[in-house]
Amino acid sequence: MKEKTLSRREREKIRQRKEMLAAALELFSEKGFHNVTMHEIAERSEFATGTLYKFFKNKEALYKSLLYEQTDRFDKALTKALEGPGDEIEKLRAYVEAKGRIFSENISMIRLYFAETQGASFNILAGLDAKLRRKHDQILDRLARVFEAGMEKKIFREGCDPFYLAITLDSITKAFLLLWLENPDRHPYPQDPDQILDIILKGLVSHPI
Amino acid sequence: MKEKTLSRREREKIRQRKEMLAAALELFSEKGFHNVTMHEIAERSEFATGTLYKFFKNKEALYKSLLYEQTDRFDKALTKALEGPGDEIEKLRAYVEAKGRIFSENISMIRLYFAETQGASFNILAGLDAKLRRKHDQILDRLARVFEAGMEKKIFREGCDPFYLAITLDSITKAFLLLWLENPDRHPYPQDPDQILDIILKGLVSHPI
DNA sequence: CTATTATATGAAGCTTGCGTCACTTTTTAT
DNA sequence: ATAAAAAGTGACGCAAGCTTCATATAATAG
Repeated sequence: MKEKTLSRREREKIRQRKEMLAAALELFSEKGFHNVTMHEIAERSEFATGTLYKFFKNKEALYKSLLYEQTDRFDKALTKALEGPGDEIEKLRAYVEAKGRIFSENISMIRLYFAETQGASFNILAGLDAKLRRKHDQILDRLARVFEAGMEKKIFREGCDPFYLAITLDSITKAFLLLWLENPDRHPYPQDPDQILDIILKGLVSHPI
Repeated sequence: MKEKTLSRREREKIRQRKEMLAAALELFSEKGFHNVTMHEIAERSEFATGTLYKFFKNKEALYKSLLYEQTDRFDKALTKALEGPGDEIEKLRAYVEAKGRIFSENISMIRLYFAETQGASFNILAGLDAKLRRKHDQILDRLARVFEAGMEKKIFREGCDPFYLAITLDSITKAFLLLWLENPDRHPYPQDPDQILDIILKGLVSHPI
């Protein structure tokens, strides 16, 4: 798959690029696109501003690269969780668990990812939004199909739109992650996925009408 | 409550201020804080830039005023819904319904409100976030108390943290509103609040274990 | 070791946009 | 009607920050 015949120089460049993106990730996730200067990214990554421009056409391109590469990793991990073994409930558990695990390991990415995949970002860069959104929509579709399959197998009751259930689970997990981000001690992301899943799996009303 | 003895001039000033804020709201909600210039706001509101500065100390102050005044309205309306008559399920219905109605009437506010009350905004302005968040937290607390009361009355089953249920309902309604914002025809915000509420009220599993 | 090429640098140029202020217009008071 | 005060204007000063490029440094080849 990957070329193994990389020169010393080429490997070095990849490493440098990574360091630049790492510094940028930290800064962007702390302060957002507009409140970070190229000079800051240069300083934190210990390069000169000019060097940044050898790797990225401009600030926008740097931000795009960062976002594409990071979201790709997350989207792949979430998709994989939904395609794992087990029945539909197991798949949902895997999804909730994977989401918690991935983001816990990449805290600084949480805000950036959610800002761009949800509506709150104001099209910082034209077109970016749409592209990332499309990928996120694929995950929502996959999630919806899990709910659908569960209904066909009579694991889940009918009557809810599978897509809306997907939106729901997506937004709940997001809410829990943001809560955890704000106050990790008081509101940890649940170790047990069922703490989240039960909210939609078990009904809240004691005596269904 | 309100002074009725306002001079022609004073009333005129209030009207002008409103027009400035209205223009700013449109622009900010379209493009976000950083992508809107004072010149644009001046143009759209048909004043000179200098005049804006007679009303607001600077761009930041303008944005703050806008946000405070708008969120105040929404927070009051949501609180009122939760304090209305009826049992706990009725209160939740009122909340879901009010949220849909208010935002439908103020589309351009949706993004701005959610961007600031949820974590996705990157502290555009220091301190603003915290102040708005605190007010939003009060709504979450109120919502949590409704769930709690419902449990005490045995309307709801025990076993879920009321606060987390509040977070859940808040995030689901938000998700539906954003969905509707993106594609009003395909995904209208439900007329019937139960379409949203049933997701957490009725369990999804057909045969509870 | 020297020449050549590739890479890194950061000071400076240039653009953008915030906020000011000298001036004009309107309103109010006499 | 006239003067004084208040309000409105928009061109411009100035600062911030993106990007460039002449120069310095390092790597590679001969």
